[in-house]
Amino acid sequence: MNTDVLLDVEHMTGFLIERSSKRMKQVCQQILKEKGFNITVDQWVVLQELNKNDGQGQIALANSTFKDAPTITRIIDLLCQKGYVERINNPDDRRRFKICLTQSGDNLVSDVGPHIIEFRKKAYAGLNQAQLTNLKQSLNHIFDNLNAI
Amino acid sequence: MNTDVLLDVEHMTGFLIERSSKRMKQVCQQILKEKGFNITVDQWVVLQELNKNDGQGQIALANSTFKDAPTITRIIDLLCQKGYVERINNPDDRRRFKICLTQSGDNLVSDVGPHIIEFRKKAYAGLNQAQLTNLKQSLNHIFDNLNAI
DNA sequence: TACAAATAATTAGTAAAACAATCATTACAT
DNA sequence: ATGTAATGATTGTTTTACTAATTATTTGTA
Repeated sequence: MNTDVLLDVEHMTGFLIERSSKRMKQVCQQILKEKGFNITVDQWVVLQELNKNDGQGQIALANSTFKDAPTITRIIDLLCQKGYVERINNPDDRRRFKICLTQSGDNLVSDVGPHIIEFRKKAYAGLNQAQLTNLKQSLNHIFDNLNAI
Repeated sequence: MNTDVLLDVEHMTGFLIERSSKRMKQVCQQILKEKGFNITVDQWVVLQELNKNDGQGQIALANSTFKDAPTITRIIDLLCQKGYVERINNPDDRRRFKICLTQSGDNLVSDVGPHIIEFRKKAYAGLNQAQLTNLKQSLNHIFDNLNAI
């Protein structure tokens, strides 16, 4: 691994990861807005996770969405205001809430879902299964490296 | 491309891109803090770009760092406060500033640089040149797809 | 039982990102 | 030459990220 690589390819790689990540969020947000959905991409990620696994506590939700606790608190606040989610008291542990989709939230997930599927199709168009697998593996490899630092 | 793929691999891919991007920034920020540098990762990105090409206007700087104009305005404000950068009036076009590294900023880039190289080595350890090239290509492919939406 | 440690969630402060709107200056078009 | 459009930068607002500190509750231990 020579210096050229460090200054060229690898330098770009970090930039390219962040750039694609940002652009995905930008375009996805644009689609949500165009289709008339009054949520952010990060709020969508939380709703989608609740749709897969309803009634999680906030820390579990934070872990599964890779956000931290204060961020989840605020996203839940906003989703509660919008009526898509509610905090249910947990009698077994009064420190903890169960975060649950409301009927309205459940309907929203059903309405938004197809647009997200469509978005993903366009985003990954032209990449074959092997390329997607390699991409995933490399990203996971980098992630694991980082966690070991 | 079947539905399973859309719900599994491709779904994860977007998440994995964002997760690696966030983790890179987190770890890099931690290193900057540990080493006693009083700047954020985003401020570092701007300093590094100025080091490569000093005296750019803010819009050029925004494009080369993939940030928008208001964000650059605020980052430059902070870097000016810290004395690492200055806004030089451009007599040819009084709308425009030349953003220049100060001596202090130049020294900072020299001091931080080696730590960033070291960080990148660790982040990409175990990936060979072909894997890095594939990663780059896939990320660029996705980015291009997104720009066509 | 009582006290300390751990856990779940919240709050506060700063930084960054997105978007829209605004202001000053410059370029262009009649 | 004047008016309009385009450009560079700033400001305002909302959301998210990170850190640190705080509160309430539960767990573990002496």
